[in-house]
Amino acid sequence: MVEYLIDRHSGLSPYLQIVEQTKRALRLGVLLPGDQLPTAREVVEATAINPNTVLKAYRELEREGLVDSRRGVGTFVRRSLAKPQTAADSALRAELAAWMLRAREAGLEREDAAALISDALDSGFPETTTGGP
Amino acid sequence: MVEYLIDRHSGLSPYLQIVEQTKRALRLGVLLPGDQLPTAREVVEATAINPNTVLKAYRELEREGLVDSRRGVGTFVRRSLAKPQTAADSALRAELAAWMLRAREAGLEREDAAALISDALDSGFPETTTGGP
Amino acid sequence: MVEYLIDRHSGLSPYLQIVEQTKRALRLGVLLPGDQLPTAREVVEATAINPNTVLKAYRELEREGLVDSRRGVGTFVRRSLAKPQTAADSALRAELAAWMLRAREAGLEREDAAALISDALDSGFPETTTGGP
Amino acid sequence: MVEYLIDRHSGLSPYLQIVEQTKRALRLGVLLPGDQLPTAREVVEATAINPNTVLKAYRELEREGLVDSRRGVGTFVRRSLAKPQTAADSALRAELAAWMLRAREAGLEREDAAALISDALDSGFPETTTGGP
DNA sequence: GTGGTCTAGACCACA
DNA sequence: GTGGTCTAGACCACA
Repeated sequence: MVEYLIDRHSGLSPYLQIVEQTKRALRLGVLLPGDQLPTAREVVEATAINPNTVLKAYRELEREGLVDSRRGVGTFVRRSLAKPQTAADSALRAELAAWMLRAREAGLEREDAAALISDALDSGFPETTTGGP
Repeated sequence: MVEYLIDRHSGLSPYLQIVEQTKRALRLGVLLPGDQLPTAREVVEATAINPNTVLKAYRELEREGLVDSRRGVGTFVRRSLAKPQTAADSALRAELAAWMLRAREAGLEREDAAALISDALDSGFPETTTGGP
Repeated sequence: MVEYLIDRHSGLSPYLQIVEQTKRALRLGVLLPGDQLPTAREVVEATAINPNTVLKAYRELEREGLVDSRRGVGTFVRRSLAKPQTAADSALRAELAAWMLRAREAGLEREDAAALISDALDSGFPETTTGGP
Repeated sequence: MVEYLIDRHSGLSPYLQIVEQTKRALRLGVLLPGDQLPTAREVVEATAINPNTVLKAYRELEREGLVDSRRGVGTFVRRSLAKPQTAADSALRAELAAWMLRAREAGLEREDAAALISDALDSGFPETTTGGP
């Protein structure tokens, strides 16, 4: 079962945090087709946010075709975003974990590592310009 | 000179994007003490956001002691956040760049790589629970 | 409930006056954890300043970790700054009140007393030079 | 000779800080009729503010009849604001100094003392409401 | 209903 | 010219 962690000071709205965390779980294969997302009630109890906020996030995921909401039943994963190369035992994952260790041993803090990573990500995977209206 | 890239669809408010990008440049050593940030006017020309939004970001950075605003003169970096281990020619950077290459060759997209990275970052550098002081 | 008094001729910006008065109430134990600050609307009605100005002050207090803003709910004190020695029935308070009386009886005006006090405060609690980090 | 201390983060504009500090010196008898204020050039060298800012402060003091500016000569105190009761060897001063000591020994910090003082000052010398337009 | 962000524009302080 | 503050008003996120 996924567990959402809402950071009220991150600057990202709670509903977007739920969307992001769900997509991340889909990409990592933590959530697979048929899996049930936590009910709004469960999320409310775990995170102290408003049920409407959860429902808004689920609606957005449904809009993108990632989940299916069945009234009175629950919300279920419709399709996976996982790729075999990102499996839990993949080499890419192991290498990243090792890098984190080295970064930590070198005395970096989370924010330092995050800065390096963002920079490398932007170089390695340039964002496609979204372009005008 | 730093150049800000504002993504209006990221869910992060423009002023926070400026704050984040500035901090990242400070951590990467791209901005060093004494360097001048672009004036509000320059940012406005480059990004089409409102000058007040830029000033709000700069005020926030000043509040954190990272920059100094001098009326009629400009806004200047007060202290660096760079660490020698994150220098442009550091091993940690080179390793990350290599990882990005392998990820790309393995057929991952930016979002896949980002998901793996977020996961690894959270494992390698667990977020300190905020909670009160 | 705290009541803000805005002096438009003090030279201090309204939002800083709200910040200062709130901190003072926190130090005096007038505001305690869990207490709600007046809503922007209430402050507007009482002081005739703009709601955005109030929100700016509250944001600043939140940034310092002193209050928590919850959308649609209100803004609440997060931690106290009160010390037992400054309680309403403390000796230190009583002595100050007595001093004010004597000053007044000696024919001093508010500004005279304020000048003596600033001078004594600077001698008794030298300001720490700010300087770098 | 008076020495101005400009705090760029106090929220009070530099020219008002000069005005305030000058008046305080006049009330404390540190500046007496005939005394010369530092020249703009001297203040600039000591505080790194713009000469125009100093001149604006001196103009304001002149407007209030406290000093006289003589072109090419300097700015001189015209009348004192000191009262015998606030002399350096007055009982009121000694009592305040003793209070500061006790506050400090009780473990208060400058900001705590300042909060107590502001509160006592407001009770002892209620501000006269300035009233409408 | 309550707070958060942004914009446009005004006015001021400072250099 | 550059930054700082404020206002009025719009629109959104959340409860």
